Amino acid sequence: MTEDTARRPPVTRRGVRTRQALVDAARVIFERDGYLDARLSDITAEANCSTGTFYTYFNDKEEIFAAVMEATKNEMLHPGMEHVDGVDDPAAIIEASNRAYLESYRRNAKLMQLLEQVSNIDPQVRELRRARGWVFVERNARAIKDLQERGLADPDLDPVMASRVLSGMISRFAYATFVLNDGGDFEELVYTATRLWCNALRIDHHLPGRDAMRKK
Amino acid sequence: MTEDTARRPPVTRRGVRTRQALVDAARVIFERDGYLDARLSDITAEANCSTGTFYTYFNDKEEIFAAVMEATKNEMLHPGMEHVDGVDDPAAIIEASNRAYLESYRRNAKLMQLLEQVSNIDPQVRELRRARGWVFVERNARAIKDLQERGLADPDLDPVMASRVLSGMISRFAYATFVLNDGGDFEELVYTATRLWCNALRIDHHLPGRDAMRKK
Amino acid sequence: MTEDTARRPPVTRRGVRTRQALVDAARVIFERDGYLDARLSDITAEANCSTGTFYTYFNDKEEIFAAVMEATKNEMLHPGMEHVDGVDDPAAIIEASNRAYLESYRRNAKLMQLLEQVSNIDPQVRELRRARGWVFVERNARAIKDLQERGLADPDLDPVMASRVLSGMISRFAYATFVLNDGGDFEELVYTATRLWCNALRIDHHLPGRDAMRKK
Amino acid sequence: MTEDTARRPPVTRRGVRTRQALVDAARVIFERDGYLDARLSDITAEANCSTGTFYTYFNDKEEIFAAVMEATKNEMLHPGMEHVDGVDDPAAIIEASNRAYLESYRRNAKLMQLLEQVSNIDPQVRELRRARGWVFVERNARAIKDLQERGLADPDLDPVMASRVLSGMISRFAYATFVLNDGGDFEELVYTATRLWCNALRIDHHLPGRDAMRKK
DNA sequence: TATGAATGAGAATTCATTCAT
DNA sequence: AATGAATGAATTCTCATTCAT
Repeated sequence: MTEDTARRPPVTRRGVRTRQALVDAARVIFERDGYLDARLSDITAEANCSTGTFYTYFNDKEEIFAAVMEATKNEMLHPGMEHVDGVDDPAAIIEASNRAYLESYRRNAKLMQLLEQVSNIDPQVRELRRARGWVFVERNARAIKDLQERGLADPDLDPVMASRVLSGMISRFAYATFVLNDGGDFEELVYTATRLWCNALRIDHHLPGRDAMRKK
Repeated sequence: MTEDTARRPPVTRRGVRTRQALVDAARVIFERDGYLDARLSDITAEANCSTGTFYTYFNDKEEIFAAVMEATKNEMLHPGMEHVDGVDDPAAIIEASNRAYLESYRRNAKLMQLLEQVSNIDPQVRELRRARGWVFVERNARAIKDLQERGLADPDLDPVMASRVLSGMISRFAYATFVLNDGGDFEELVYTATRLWCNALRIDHHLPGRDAMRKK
Repeated sequence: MTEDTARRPPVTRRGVRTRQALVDAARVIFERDGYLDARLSDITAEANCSTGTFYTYFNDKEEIFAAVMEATKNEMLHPGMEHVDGVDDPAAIIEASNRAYLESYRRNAKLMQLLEQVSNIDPQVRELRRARGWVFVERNARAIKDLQERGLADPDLDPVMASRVLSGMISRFAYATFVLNDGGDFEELVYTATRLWCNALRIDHHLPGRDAMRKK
Repeated sequence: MTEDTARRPPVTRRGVRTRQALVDAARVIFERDGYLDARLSDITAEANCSTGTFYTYFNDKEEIFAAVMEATKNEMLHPGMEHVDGVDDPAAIIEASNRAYLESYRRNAKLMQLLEQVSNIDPQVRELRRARGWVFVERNARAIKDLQERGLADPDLDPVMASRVLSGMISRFAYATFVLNDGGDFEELVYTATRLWCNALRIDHHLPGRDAMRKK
């Protein structure tokens, strides 16, 4: 569906190398100049190949952007609220999850900003972002449902709806903090996000006070 | 310093009229075509003036976009968590506040989408959006602090930090719903937002269950 | 002939003042930005009047440039090789003449540069420059003829031709020195110009050597 | 540093051909319309290529003008006062030198006029002209010094300063004659220039009278 | 596969000049 | 006389995409 006119993948070893060089170069240029100001000629220059070569592997800027996103998928697939081996305290799991998410966001801030930018321009990328977000939402929804069933969370909340709101809350917070540079001490960010998340679900936690948390 | 070539505001009635026509036209075109696809010539055509006239008042697209945003400031400065006459139930105030915010967002969805899009393109607009966000954040932070002092909200939260998270939560929620069309029944949205907000602050509410809310 | 469509001169006192303000402003702007980059709107802004007012007094940029040149005529009409009261030594007269010319050029370097620039653009100004040069050439030609008749200068030179060459020599030298900034000590410039001029005419001078001249 | 966006020179034969076609076309258009009235689109039309191709090799009009000047460097680097094989009469050498210079100037009058015009507009070209002028000045300064050392020229002149004045004299004379069309018989021009130059340096010449010279 | 030159549609922008007030 | 807003013709410049080698 999205690969209608896509160039066939490279078959020779040299082809693989060239394509990879283009994708790497594109990431550099996109992060440096943003999606709109990135010129294909900048990308090919960075990749040390000619402009014509670009079209051997990609049809246009959107397509190479998709390739960059595909290549960085692993860096971006944020950890969700999942089981942590040997830990069963819901609050601790949530905290670990939030910390992992925020750390990952911070590490990939440039890329996240790019994703945000392009998803406001290209519907296909918007779809990509939504799909990625949804993975996160669903994982958290399952966790919430589980807590509800175990009587540990507010049963009056629709798990999916609550997850959408809370997942969005964290991602928006991360965006404001690491892309818009709203700032704040990292541990405090984790603490606040976690406490609000737990409170929101009415998790019967025995959270320590702020000061105790901070000492960690 | 940044206003090198800034056009001066009109002094005659005619000038005021023309400038306003341009701003109005720009809003129409921006909402119709998006920021990137809007051509200045479309704007001047819509405003029934020559292309040259555009430059009497603005230097470029960014500048007229800023003017559009300025002109719609009142529509966009969302109501926050403030006192509602004769009501002292915190949960009711929060609900009213959220409802007002979401309604306002829904009404101006196109404009909000634009703001979102352009703030990922133009640093000046990014700053504008951030500033507007902070108005909201600070107002809510004051309300949270007040509730804490009255012993009605979780005292272990930093008011500003908590407000950043929760304000972001609502705005992200509104964006997903009204811009990305994630859907959902409006009353349910208000209910969920409010419940999560109250829970998050550990407000000692006596909220009715979901079904009761829905009947409203 | 040149005043075909010229605006009528101002009659009221206010008109005189405004026109003068425009001419003064034009000189400032022309000297600052050069003829080509000077915008009429810059001139009117500098003169504290509206753009429309410009056309009350001038038809276009060329016309106000002519007015600037007219206004500075006195500063620019360079002294020539004329009688100096009580002095009859031809070499001394030539030296005084060259010194006066070079000083005048140095003082008005900006204006001379402008005249040079515009005369390469506007034929009318080219004519003006030629006419001004010619005044200088003729005055010097008369002086040369006089010296020849008195047996003090090389009789094998055509006075007008020699004057053209020598007058041009000084003006070109002044241009290179004060506009192109070729530099050099002022007294040395005067000395060299004078000595060459005298030599060229084979004036039977008793010129002191370089070092003696320099001590002056 | 100043070559931010400088286009790189062509590497293929085709590229060389196209670039050359553009430079040739530019010379035609510049000579026909003058620098200011020359439109890039005229140049590309004359070169039979698209407007975009222009930017493959040049950034703007100034740059292609510089390329035209570079390409005509050999035609323009005027012969100076140098040794003429088998001739040792200084006056004869000076005459040959002046004749060569004036002939070269006459041949390239259009180009010289352009150089004059543009150097009053573009500082880079001004620098270029100055540099070219200095080549001439220095060569003549060396010749003057040589004559002084051999006791054949006025020792009280600084060679460089005298050369500046005299070289400027010839170039100004040529400009007036061939660009401003001040007229005059060519042999008479050569005669006058030579006689004045020799006189100015007090070269002990045995120049024939004017009429004798003219018969050549 | 790779190259790099050629293309050209399309939009922004300037500013002298006019003109109604 | 003065004002200042409106005009629009005219050019430059960009860069994704094609294509011959």
